[in-house]
Amino acid sequence: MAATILDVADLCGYSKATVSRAFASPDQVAEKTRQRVYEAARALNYTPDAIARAMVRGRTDNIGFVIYEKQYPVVLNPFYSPIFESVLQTCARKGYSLFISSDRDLRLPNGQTCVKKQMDGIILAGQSDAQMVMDLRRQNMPVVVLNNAIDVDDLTCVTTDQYGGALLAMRHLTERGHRKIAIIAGAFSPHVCTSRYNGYCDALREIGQTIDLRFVQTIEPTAEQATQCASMMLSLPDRPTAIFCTNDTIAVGTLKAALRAGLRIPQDVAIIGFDDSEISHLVEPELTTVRVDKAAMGCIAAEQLIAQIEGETPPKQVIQTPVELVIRQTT
Amino acid sequence: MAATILDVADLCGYSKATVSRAFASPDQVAEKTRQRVYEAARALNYTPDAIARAMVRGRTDNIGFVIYEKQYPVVLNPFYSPIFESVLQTCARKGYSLFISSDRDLRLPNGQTCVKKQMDGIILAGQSDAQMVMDLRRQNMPVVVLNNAIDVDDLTCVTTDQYGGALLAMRHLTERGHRKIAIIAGAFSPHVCTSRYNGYCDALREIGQTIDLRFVQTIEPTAEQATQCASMMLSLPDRPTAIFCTNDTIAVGTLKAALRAGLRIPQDVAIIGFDDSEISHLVEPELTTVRVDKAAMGCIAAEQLIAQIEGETPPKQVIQTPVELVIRQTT
DNA sequence: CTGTTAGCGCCTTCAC
DNA sequence: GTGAAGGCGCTAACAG
Repeated sequence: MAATILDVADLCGYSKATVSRAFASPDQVAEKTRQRVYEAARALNYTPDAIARAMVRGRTDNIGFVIYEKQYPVVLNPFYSPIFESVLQTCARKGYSLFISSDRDLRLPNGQTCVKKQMDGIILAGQSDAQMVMDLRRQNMPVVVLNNAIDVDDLTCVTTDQYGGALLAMRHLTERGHRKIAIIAGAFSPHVCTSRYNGYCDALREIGQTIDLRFVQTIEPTAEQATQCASMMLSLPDRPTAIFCTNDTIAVGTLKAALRAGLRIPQDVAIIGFDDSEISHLVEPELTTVRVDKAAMGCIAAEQLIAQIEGETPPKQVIQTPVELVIRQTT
Repeated sequence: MAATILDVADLCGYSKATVSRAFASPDQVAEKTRQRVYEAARALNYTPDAIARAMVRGRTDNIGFVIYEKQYPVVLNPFYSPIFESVLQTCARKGYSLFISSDRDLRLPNGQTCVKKQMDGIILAGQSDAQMVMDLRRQNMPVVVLNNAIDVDDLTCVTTDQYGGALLAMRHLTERGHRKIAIIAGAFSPHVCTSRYNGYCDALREIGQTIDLRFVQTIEPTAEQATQCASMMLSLPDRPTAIFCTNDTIAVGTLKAALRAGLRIPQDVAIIGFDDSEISHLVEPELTTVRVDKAAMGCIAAEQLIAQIEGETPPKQVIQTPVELVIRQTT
């Protein structure tokens, strides 16, 4: 049986209140007393019980990072993992710990959304529905939505300039004279997909180019799928001279296809990615891509959430981090 | 103020015990009753308080994944992230949630190791010291060590066949006739470093080759460092004909250096990696490497820990997952 | 199947 | 600077 605060109090001769203070607010306790308490605690292997503490304080100092279960696993996802890491850092800096769970953890047997877990607030990453957000809100659970934009009152959403990024990528291509530009789009959440696709279309429209549907493909965002898809496109008699890939994993798969087809890059085909994931500068030639400030996204989301937890009422807002073109060797 | 179990009990006319059961063990409650309880709960936006629940049950159903703070961030680490993912999956399957924290979360103001957080057990990943393990154990906190081997009684460590893998890689190279084989070793934890280096040395010894210290380099395991280091080696007049890299990130960096130097792979230099990370089949040519069963490592660690949490006493053991050579295009 | 009762271990007033 | 007492919200016996 683990020692409790009472055992320590008995051993050191002080009251449990003093023992409690010695750990929770050391400066409210006389130096000498504190030492005695610690000594007794050490002798008994006593450690404050975090649960009991959370119970009485009404706070856990934990934050939940929740992702849709069906979504490509976060930690393995080259886009989400840096965001997650940034959230982690920010939380640590502010004294919070991070919980990682899927939306499954948020369902009760009666189907209601609820927090079965011990957290003071939630970052809802990727796909997520308004219903869940509202359920959470109704239970006074602070929420911030990440990489998605949901239309709910007083909700803060943190995303990036999806549309602007796509436009940036496409204009870069059209400015270099490309006309036959294909898009290989990953089947992401609607928010991401449509914004990026709109950028593609609008850029084409700007140069008076109509959309050739043979050049528009949607795939599961894996390198393998991309390689396969790109191989087909590149073997068309009038193949595209440039391919806009809606993330870097797809771009890498496309790059493989081009390399295997013996094409020169960028002379024969230009390839542009999106996200500026780690992989983009690991491949050779290195990928031109649109940089998304993943660190900022994570940091902002965490800070916004913590502000809410600590009492602020958020306005309804969509925070978009800016994007930037990174020109490397594939365009 | 959030509704409590009592409010629900009052509203639906049952006792709080029944309300509690309706959520915690629905099958012990009559269908009709359950419905009424849920209805009242919904009306009040009631949700069981996870903290209070954990307090009285003496369990949180949470597991902590703890990493050394100075360690290269887990989620971004191509080796740890699949392990982490596997732990996550296994935990989810068994009804546990995962907490991610650094060793900093485990220190009290008095310097003692302790669990400030709400968890039933801990997976200590990567570098970790015996002292911390013992402190944790003394507090009845189940621990499993991952990717490390520590000499403590009744402690389960999960790692992989580091030495065997290195031997496998090296023999593959020597069997193909290589004699001048370099090693670019990442500065990992001693456990990993020494085992892999021993494999290198022993394989060289097998063919009667002495170790040429110009061909032995230790670096921070980034692609950039590796590229730089490999460039130097490859510009030696009597450059190595093969390079054993102690992980895939290093191998990728080395590959870049070789490609840029205009060398043909594997004819001019063979490159072999370690881990079989995602990246290994994303680069072109694809990397020959030693596959480490990261999924198994994560799964075993989680299962071992959960067994302990649920009452089993572990033997002192080091579980090594087997490795396997994956021959691709760089050898 | 449902109700009663007794804490879980701690923090936080409020006194002294 | 320290002590006494109350209660956080829930579950787990034990009855009925």
